[in-house]
Amino acid sequence: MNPNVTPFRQRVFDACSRVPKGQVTTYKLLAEEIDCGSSQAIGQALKHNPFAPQVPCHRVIATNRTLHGFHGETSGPQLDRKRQLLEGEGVAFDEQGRVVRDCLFTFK
DNA sequence: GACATGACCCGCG
DNA sequence: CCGCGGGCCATGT
Repeated sequence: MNPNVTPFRQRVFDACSRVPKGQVTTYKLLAEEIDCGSSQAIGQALKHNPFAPQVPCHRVIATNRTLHGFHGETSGPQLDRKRQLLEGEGVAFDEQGRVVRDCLFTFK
């Protein structure tokens, strides 16, 4: 099977692409934008991410502003790489490893 | 069509 | 502060 892209996923990737460089959004905000009551479904789509690295899925973080996962790994070298990527785009992190609010993009 | 999984979130004790 | 349970949605087997 090869249902890499479903209408739902397409919305997710589209919204993800809207996130400007240097800013990040959360699963929940993304969910609200595409009218989805579950942020978990968002993670599913991004995890598959057939459009990577075209789609900046690394700009999507958890609601508590923590990097929850990347490339299918909830922790490990991949997750560390995600942080480096964001830093390279101008996203700042605090002592607790969370993204600063100023970098948060709320789909305005 | 039912069952199981997941890069989630929130409220409670 | 930490752990547990429930809810929610899309996907794949």
